[in-house]
Amino acid sequence: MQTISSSKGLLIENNKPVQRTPCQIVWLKRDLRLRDHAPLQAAVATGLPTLLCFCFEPSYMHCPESDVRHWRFIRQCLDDLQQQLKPFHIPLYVFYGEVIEVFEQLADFLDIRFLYSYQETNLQITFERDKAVKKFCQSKGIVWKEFPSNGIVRGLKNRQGWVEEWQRRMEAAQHTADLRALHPLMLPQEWQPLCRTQQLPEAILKNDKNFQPGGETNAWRYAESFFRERAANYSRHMSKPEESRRSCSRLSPYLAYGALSIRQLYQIAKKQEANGMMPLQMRNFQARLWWHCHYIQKFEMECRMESACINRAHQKFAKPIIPAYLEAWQKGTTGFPLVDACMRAVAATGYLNFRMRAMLVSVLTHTLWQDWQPGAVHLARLFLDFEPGIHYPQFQMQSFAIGHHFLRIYHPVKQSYEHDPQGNFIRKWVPELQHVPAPLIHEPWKMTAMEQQFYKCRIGADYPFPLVNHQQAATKARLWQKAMEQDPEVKAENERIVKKLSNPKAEMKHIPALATPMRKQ
DNA sequence: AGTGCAGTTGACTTT
DNA sequence: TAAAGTCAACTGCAC
Repeated sequence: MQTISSSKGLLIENNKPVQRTPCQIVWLKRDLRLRDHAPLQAAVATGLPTLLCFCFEPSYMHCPESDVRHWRFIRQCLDDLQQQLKPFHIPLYVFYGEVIEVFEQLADFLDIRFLYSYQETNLQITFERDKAVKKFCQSKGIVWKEFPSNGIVRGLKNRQGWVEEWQRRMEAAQHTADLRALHPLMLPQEWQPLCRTQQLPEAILKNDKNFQPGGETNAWRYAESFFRERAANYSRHMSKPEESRRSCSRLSPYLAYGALSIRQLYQIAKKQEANGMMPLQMRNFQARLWWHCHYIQKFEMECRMESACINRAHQKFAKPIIPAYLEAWQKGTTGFPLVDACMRAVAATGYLNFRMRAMLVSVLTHTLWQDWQPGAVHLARLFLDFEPGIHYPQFQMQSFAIGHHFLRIYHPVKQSYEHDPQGNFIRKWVPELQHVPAPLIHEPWKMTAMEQQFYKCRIGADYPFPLVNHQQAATKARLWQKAMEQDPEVKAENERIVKKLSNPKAEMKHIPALATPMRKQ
């Protein structure tokens, strides 16, 4: 019988709205920030009451690539946004439910005029969900405005002009929303049970110190220390499994969930380069930002690579699965110390530098001769910064499923000598080898019986022999590559891929960030 | 002191 | 952000 008036004038009687206020929704997806945010800026510009929301979607949370570490990170990002919004008295509503169901319930109560969000280059499941949202919006007469994300262009048929467009977007002014001017829409207390966030799995609500903490505020802490100090050794350390953990930016999880935009980082790096602050490192970093978008753009244009080889003719070259090999790779018991250390490190912390990720893929697909698909899903779960648009193109390129790059077979022992010479990284993650000194630690199977006893590690008992002979496996993989390259269907597919997904060389020359090639040291 | 030679290093090419 | 092969230049050493 009582009429409730929310703080922004929404009238409720018996839990039903008497007056449906025209309003709009800003739907946060993988853009969990307040700065350089186009949908927020647009919402402020129209001036309508705005509902700011995020949905934890059970279907998406149960996809094979997903892990609790991702959802914990997202929850931390949302906590941070809520803290930041408090002084502005703007609520951020977090729902636990399928987006369509949540929107349908909201539409029962609210006169939703606009829906704002970023375009999302993500898995098939979110693509299908977006199609359903589009249909829903059409049925309700809601105008859904989607803004392009970072350097990604939707609907491209080929790469003509993409490089220029990327450059234009990076140089453009950031989207700033004056939050004091945002007119927030408050849901009455009685509607709070709609959110159902108390039903979220416990593990998502708990923090875990082994992983980088989510949130825009934390993102800027990492960015600040990187640009001020840590970047000094960027190029020198990026290939090292141990040193890279400090000298790389560690911004990838924040980029994956949109706590930062690529443009924000690009503009800082460019400014520092111009000011002579670590100019080479800043140049290198800008190039990385370009590659980041380059791969996501590939995935945007050929998203079937999530579940199939990008080179269609590769289906007939499928490799037989040996479950014991796959399992040893996943558990970090292949017998190659650096490989096992890398897998255990990424399982425990969600992070591994680029080169070591590539080595893991190479060992699975070339040395152990396993199909890339199960491995891709496994690492997707382990990477805190899992970004489908980078993960799948990289995984396929590395495992040669693309077919027009040269074969990148990493020698797991050579990498070990070169990038963990003292074996400190190995000792940290493979405690079975903690008493084994360098250089024996790189090839422990070469230890004599006396050495094994002395260093408290019996090969074959405490730590396994290598599953396979890498050298023989690599030779076989090279022959396989040769045979594949000569296959006419593979050739035809490669031509199609290059034509569609490669950037014209002439265009790339105009990108200053790419002018200085990557330097190892 | 100069020569021959095995081994190493680094730049470059090939796959 | 590969590794192997090739070749020339260099190095250390024995004589």
